[in-house]
Amino acid sequence: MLRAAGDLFAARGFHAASMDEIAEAAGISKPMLYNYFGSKEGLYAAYVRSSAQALIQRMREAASPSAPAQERLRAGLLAFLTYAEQHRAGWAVLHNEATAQSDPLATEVMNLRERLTGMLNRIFDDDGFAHAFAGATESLVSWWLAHPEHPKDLAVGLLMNIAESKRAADT
Amino acid sequence: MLRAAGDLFAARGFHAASMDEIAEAAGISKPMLYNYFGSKEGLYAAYVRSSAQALIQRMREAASPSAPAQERLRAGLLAFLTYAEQHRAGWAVLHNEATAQSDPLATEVMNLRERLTGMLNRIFDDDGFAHAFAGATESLVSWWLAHPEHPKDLAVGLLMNIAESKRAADT
DNA sequence: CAGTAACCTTACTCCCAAGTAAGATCTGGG
DNA sequence: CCCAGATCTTACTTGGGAGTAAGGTTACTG
Repeated sequence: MLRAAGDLFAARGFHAASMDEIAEAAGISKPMLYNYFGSKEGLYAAYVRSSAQALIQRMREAASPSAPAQERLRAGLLAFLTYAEQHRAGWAVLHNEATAQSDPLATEVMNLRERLTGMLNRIFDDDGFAHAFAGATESLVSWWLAHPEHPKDLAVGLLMNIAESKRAADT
Repeated sequence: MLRAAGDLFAARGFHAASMDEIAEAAGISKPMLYNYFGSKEGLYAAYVRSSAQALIQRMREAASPSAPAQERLRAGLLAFLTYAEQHRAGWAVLHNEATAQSDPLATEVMNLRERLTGMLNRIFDDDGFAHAFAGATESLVSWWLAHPEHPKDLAVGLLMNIAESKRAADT
């Protein structure tokens, strides 16, 4: 049900995806969607929230707290790419609507973004760099999904190099 | 006229900005917009095209072809930040709608993106890195616009460091 | 001063999609 | 077997905004 919604949000964007379509794709009737989610925005929020939740959890699980910072970052990035690979719709929605600040939709995605940059901030202790790094990661993931011939490790390695540049610059 | 449209596209997004609003903001009547641009998409395309045009031109002018690659990159980045600073609406539209691939709108923005990553590709000779770097730049610009207390040079320097990491990794 | 053409506006039509009212169907308890 | 309540559907209403038809206004020419 959320999956049907997600697929259409990803394919068409929030506005262009109609509730009729979503209902049909979910094998259900429209009033049911309203019954469960209250409104189109409610549905969207529920979907974004669950996707974000899943993404964060994957990253958390991947990085064992005892490992050195560098390894935790690598594991987190790997989990990130893997999630994007396996849930393209979820990733597309999170990424696409991530920047557009159409007020009611924005807050949900903002939350995710803050949690992610928060994690990066704890590593890098530099808010600007954290945002730049997050942007680099997101763009690279989009590019990598469109160019599957490049191995995942290469992409992760590239990002690790960028992270390394920060440490080099700090000394 | 394009400026009124741009302000509203930036503030509300493509869908939520109505032609009535734009016409009123431009001090003109709606049929005039249709007379000049044919459709809402036409107007949008015209605006995006002119913004992209302006941005690219600034970057071109900034980087003298004779300077060493590193200086040209720095000058280009500086021009980029300056443009974003002075034309927030234009930048917001380019950045926000940059990822959302709502078919008819996408192509215009795609063009810009390709030209930019093309420039980066010529410098770095690595498509993946070029995309990552572009993403880092865009995100950093958004962050920097929201945190004006950080000087422009610092942001540019941060990106130059990232660029440097690429050269270091290549050796 | 008329006629004409470029230019612009008011005042619509029409469609699409969000949201809903009213009733059908299915389930379990007496 | 019948009733109550949850669950779901068909079939609307409604609003907003893209696009347009028809007519007004200005400016220029004989």
